[in-house]
Amino acid sequence: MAPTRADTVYAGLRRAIIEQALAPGDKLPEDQIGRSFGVSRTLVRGALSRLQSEGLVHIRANRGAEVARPTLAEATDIFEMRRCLELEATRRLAARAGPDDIARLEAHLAEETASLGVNDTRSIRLAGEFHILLAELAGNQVLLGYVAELVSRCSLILALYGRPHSAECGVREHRDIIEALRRRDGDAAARLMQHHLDDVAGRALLSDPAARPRDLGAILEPYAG
Amino acid sequence: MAPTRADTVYAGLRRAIIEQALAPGDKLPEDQIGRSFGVSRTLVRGALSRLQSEGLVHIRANRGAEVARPTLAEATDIFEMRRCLELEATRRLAARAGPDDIARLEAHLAEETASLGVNDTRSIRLAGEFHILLAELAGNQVLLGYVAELVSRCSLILALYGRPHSAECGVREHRDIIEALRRRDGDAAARLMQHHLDDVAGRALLSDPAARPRDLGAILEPYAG
DNA sequence: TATGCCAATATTGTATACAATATATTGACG
DNA sequence: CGTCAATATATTGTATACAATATTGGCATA
Repeated sequence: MAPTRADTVYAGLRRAIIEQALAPGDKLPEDQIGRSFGVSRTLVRGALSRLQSEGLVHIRANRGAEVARPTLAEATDIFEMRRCLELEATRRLAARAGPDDIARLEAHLAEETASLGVNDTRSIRLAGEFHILLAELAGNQVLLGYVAELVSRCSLILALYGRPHSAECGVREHRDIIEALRRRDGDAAARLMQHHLDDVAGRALLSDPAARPRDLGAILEPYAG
Repeated sequence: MAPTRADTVYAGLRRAIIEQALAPGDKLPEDQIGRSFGVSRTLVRGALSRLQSEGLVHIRANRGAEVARPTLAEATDIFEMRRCLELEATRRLAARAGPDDIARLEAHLAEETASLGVNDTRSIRLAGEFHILLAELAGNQVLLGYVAELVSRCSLILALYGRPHSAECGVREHRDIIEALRRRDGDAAARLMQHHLDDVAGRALLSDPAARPRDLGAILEPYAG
């Protein structure tokens, strides 16, 4: 089941958005993206359409696609649902976590720690992926899909309204959550997760969305592989 | 913002699946569907791709699309999440429901009641839409989207594993839920909703998935408008 | 009759062409 | 100097063409 070229475009754009190489509001012209990835507009359209259904891209008829710019109301809804679903995941996992689950979480935490001052982009990505891993271990595929989607959309919101990233803050809290899960203490884990998510949401404070011109080709170059 | 023709195809296929005119496993060849709707394969592909991302259609590379056939494990996950999210919606609505909300629910209930022996397809659709309306009134767009998706996917599951529909059963329970919401009694409403959903899930019992040949053109004809 | 291989057919994967719509530019006029 | 209209350009909307892959049917062989 080799990933098709359409998947490559989809995944590349998705990463570029999540890692904030592409900022909310950036235009995404089909032919330009097609040139970057070496595919035709047909495939680009498909990728953009998928991204729209995940809420990462906004498409207006006859006016093209751009990286989604969630309103404050949408941002609120997204954070609310993220909290709801991640608490569900945390409780489920607390009720079923085995030693191998804990081991996977700790391995991930080690990666997070290792990347801390070294590679900022990687830090940001790993911090998000911790939450996705947790949802995966909770054992419900649908829950996993929704959490993954909401975590992605939160990157957008932080890019729009958040302070510049200080990725470090999360790691300690992640460790505490793992500890509670190891003790199978669902209430404690849920409480810690709730505080952690409130922290993240709290960083959603207005900063000026400085609009500088952007060279799409250069931005996408590292994602086109 | 006139709905484009791609949307027409998407919506038509979606309805055909949800109303069980198209059964799980039915093949969905692009050119045939294109002929039914009077559009090219390009637009059909887009629609199928969107339906896949909602879990209603399954696409395999070079082998085409078919109506999704959720496994029993997937069905379990879907029902679990549906319960989780609908309970959330019910509690939220109980905390905020105003007279106009109640009025809209009751208007819907009246439609459900009116269609009871008259039009089976319509009955099934309205029963599902009650849950979607409730989620809409809960006031979170993301929650609404997820509930709508899960309700759709449950139609698939009932088509696969469920007994033949007896739509009537739901209406009484819907009325009780509205009553609890009117009293702003969140606990009672959530409890009633939980029982109601357990009923629905309980109908997911094995029946033989009789595979008869199906005339795709005839099935789609009423949806192609 | 059963089985495996090869051609024939059908279906999807992708690019490109042309039409329709939106955006930008230019120039005239107040 | 600013505003509006007309045109030119760019971008999306859709269909079609051709290539690549899967499926089907027939034929030879055991």
